Amino acid sequence: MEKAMVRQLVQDNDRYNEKQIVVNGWIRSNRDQKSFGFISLNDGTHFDSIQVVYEKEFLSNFDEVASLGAGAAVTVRGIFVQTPQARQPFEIKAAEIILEGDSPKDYPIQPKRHTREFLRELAHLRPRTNLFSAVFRVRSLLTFAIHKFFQERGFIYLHSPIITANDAEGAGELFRVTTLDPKNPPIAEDGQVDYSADFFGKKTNLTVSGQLEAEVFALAFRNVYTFGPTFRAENSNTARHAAEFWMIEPEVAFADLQDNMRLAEEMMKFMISYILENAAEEMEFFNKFVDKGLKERLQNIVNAEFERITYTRAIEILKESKQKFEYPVEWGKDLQTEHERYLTEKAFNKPVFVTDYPKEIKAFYMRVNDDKKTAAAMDLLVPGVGEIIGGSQREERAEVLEKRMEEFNIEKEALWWYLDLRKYGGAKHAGFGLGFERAVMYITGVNNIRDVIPFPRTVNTCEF
RNA sequence: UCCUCAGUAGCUCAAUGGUAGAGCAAUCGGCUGUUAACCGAUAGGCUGUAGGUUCGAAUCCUACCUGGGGAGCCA
Repeated sequence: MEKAMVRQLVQDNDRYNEKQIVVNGWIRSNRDQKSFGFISLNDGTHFDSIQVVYEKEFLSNFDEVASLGAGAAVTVRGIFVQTPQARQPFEIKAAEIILEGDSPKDYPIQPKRHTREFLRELAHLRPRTNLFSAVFRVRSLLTFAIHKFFQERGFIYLHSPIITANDAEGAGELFRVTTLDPKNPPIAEDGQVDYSADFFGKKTNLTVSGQLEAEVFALAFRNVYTFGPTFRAENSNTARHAAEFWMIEPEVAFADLQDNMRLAEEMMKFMISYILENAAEEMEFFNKFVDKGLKERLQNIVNAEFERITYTRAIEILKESKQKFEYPVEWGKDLQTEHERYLTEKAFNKPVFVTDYPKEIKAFYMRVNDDKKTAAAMDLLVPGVGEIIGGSQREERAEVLEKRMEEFNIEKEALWWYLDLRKYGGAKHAGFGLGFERAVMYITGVNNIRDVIPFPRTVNTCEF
């Protein structure tokens, strides 16, 4: 007798036809009648559940089985049969059903629609629902797709540090990492906490970006990427911010902003294609219940050219739009969410790269353009999610970089190694950061970041 | 952090100043192919918390708590 997973039964159902098999799983629903009943059994290996038919005639514990509710774990032995005339493609005619673990009647997941807010409070049970089963399978596949994309192109995967002393990046509020006693920290002569007595002998925090370290590796391996957790202690309360999230940060030596955008576009298209191909059931589900038109939209994106406009052109488009914006449109000011949404959703209705922002509103490491007014930055905006990628060509000229650091009040001493990259064999290079969760949101149509992270961490929330 | 909306049965929602209700889930019963099964019955409530207004508050007012949406910050 063969133990089978539903995934195998789906992929290879001819081989199993009329064979006796054993499956394990959890009951999604149980519909019993006088002398027979049906169980929808999900074993976690496949999005769809499998139907188990049981009859009083063949089951000694029929009454027990008939009384089982949603959530119970069972082992089923029986014959696998194809049922092409029925609504389900195949089913198992049970010869034996063994209860592995009962699920009492207060099991909160019912065979009905639940709100995402309710399920968020049940992060330990929500993976057993259709929606989250689909989301987290896609999340896993997308992780693989990203590695596949970069590995096939010879990129080196670099584990940038999670604990860092680097607080000069200006990418947000930091989570302090310390072993000092918060009630009784050592005090230095100046009356401040003496971090030289801390574990690392200096102030340390969780990383907000692996970019600076990625630059180090890019100037040794040429093509590299990081893919790991990132932490921001911002008091952000939105559907697209979390305190702990994952980021992909490719960095390429001898590349300019154009190369950077080409890579970003290629990567996005690869990710989307991979999921459309390898998560057909899940994408069908999202298309039907989460975001009608999702599949068509994604398919169009794979085939379309991403729009590329400069910041200056974006300002012109916004001004010409005659649209009423809450925030004024003016060259020199950063684009607001409403502006970005207009550009990607109304003006072009597809992903849009916006490049060459005024250098004052962008980070110190972004390369200053020849006009001396703008920096070689690029943001990728996508409909529904907004900014999904932020990147730039890096400033490789030591003297320009140092001047920029002075303007931004950044301690040069702490980043001596970063400056060394320009001193020894400096080369032009470029890279970007992709918010992994935002990519999952974009591809699944799920519009809250808390629903694409297994156990989301946000302000005031760290249950589970 | 700011703006805004909402907290009523396990879940999703009604009840707009005058006796708190439905569907689903649960429990019991019926049903020989169901598939968000169906049909009948039963049970289920200090209306987020604390004050206040009123003869009377789920409903009006104040504060707090929790959650949603939007904004800022960003990925």
